[in-house]
Amino acid sequence: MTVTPREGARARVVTIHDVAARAGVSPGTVSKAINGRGRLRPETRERVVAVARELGFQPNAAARSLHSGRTYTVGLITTDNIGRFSLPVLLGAEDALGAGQISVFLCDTRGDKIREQHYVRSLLERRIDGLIVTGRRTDPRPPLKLPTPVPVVYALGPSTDPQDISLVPDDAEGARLVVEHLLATGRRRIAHLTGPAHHLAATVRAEHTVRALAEAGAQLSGGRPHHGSWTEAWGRQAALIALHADPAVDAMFCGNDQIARGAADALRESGRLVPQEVALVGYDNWDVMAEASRPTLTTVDMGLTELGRAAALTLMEAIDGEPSQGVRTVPCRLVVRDSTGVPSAAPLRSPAP
Amino acid sequence: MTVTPREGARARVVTIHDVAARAGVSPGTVSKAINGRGRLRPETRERVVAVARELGFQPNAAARSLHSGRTYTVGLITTDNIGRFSLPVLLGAEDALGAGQISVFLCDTRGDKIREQHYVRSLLERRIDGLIVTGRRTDPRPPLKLPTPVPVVYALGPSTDPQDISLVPDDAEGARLVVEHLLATGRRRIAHLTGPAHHLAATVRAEHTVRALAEAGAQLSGGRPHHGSWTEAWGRQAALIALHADPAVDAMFCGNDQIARGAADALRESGRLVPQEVALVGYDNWDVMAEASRPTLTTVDMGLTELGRAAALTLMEAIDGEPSQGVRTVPCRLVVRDSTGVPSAAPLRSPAP
DNA sequence: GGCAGAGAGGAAATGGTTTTCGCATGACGG
DNA sequence: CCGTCATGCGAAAACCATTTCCTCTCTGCC
Repeated sequence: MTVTPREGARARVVTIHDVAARAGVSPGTVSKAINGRGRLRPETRERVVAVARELGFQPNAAARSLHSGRTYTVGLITTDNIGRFSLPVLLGAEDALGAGQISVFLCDTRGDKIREQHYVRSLLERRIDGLIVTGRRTDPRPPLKLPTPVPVVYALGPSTDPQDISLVPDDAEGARLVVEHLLATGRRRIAHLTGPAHHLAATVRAEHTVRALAEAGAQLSGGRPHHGSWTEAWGRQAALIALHADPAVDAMFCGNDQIARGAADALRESGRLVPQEVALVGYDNWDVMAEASRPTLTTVDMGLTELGRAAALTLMEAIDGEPSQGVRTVPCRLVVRDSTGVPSAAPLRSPAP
Repeated sequence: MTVTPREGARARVVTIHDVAARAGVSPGTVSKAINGRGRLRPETRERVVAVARELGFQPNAAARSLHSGRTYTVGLITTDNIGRFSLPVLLGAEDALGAGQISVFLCDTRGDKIREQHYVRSLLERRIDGLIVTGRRTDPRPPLKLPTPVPVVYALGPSTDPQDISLVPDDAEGARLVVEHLLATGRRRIAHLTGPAHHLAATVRAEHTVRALAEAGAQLSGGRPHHGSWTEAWGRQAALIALHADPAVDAMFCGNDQIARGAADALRESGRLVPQEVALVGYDNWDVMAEASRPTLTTVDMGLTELGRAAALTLMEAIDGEPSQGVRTVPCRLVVRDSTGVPSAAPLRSPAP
């Protein structure tokens, strides 16, 4: 038991030498045969490939990268916990990288700077080709401290260093889409219920809501946005506040789907019909909220999966020596459901009579 | 522009030879100095370490693992999408492995067998030390096809092969905990509203609910479990069905938190007080549901993060040559909130008078 | 028949680290 | 003063795949 500690260790894996011996050629020839390089007789090539397959030969990535200098590996660091926002980003990135034969090292720093440094060191020792940094908020973050330069792309939460590459959702456009949609469906007294003012996402969306309304000659119902927390409880409370401040309010644009769902409940319980009397819009397109709400929620999809995918592609470009710079936004889209009273199959503009 | 394609490539990283040259010793000595091995004069050791630090030397993991045969790397494959259930497992695993200096390759097969094989091949080329397989359901799955044997641990969804190691949540115990809690708080007419009968999680929980009730001389309100979908909509509907089938029903045990939340809404809208008239229990302890429900939900926490952590530890043991076998359960716990009428700070048993 | 050229495949170096073995130096005892 | 031993460190092999020469053989042509 203690004598053979590696008893359970797998049998020695087959190397290129094993294949070479079995095929009666040299290791170099095997390499050429498998990678389709060099000048080989077709029959030799086929024979070697057949032997390799028979033996289940799989080239050792470590040996390979030792030679090529590339590992076809990237690190994906989430600075906060992996959560509802970083997960789609992560999946999009993983998807795009996987298609490019690149594997992803997952690192969750849980908001801990020490842990972050630890992961960075570990990733650099592994000679990753690049790094994607994401988080759960859209607020800018200080750039990663890297002892060795390596291509980095920031996704969701941009770097404060303008020299870095960052990809962020287009919250300005999101707010604008919502306001335009509400105005187009005849709403005029629009309230904005949202999260804490110290969250960039809340302030950006609020600002652009106000701006878009101003451009249409309108202004916010209640005069100013209602800041609170990102919860249903606040949504319920804020809806009542908004109703009280302006009993004629005919739309509520909420900073996220939870607030919107809370508002939906509060409105229903106050006897206001959604969408007939009050239209309701959320943000995030979080299906469990948007689909479960009564009525289902019109909301903004930030395109986070697409953002992750774009981050991966940008990173691969940077790895291939075409670095970008600055903050790029990724388009979002409005998902229309029942809470704004437009039949889900119909186009945004009112149907021809 | 086209002439220097690798212009953006990072400067050559410092190797052990660079350190050796700068410190005036051989590479072997540097290795010993850094890894605290071999016989070296303390001053030599310190000098080498100082130079290494000065030059920012980071050992090349590929070269290292080429020699040691270990990569300190494991693969984490999710057979379905990464989702609400596999994510905590993944985080727990990542946490435990990270503490053991092991990095995690993330692979999301999105339920695609082709993709799965592709990932397996890629991971084996990278000579991972082990593999964790997870999914979003607790139903057994066929074992991974591995051309080369490598330690594998199945988490959440067990392998159909009893030779494999699988870790699963203890749904039997979960159901039992709920029934005991409901009985202990004076409920007798307990209905069970749950997901589709072709989901193992639904049937196991239902079976053990029935069994636990039988052991206490009780039986299910309505006579049998109400199977439907895992949604709030079904929860609302099922609650009405259960009320209709047995107007004196005094508790509803739901197969997940969404159903429970739906039931909470339906009960409130039917004028039944929760928990005074009807107690309500969910399953999963999904915070956004359990905390947002009115009242907040008593529910079962499957301990998925702990399950992930345990899977990682089990895998590390297997890698170190102490393989396990069979299906192991991970304990769950009851989280008592307002929907069962026990003050949240109080212990399970009724407080002493 | 001899030579040039092309084609096929082998030998060896490369990459970075670890580890074993052995050499050299210095100290100490006989 | 010489032999022995311990100590400190270097040289080289090993890990595995790739790639660059380089050699050998065969064919074709003069």
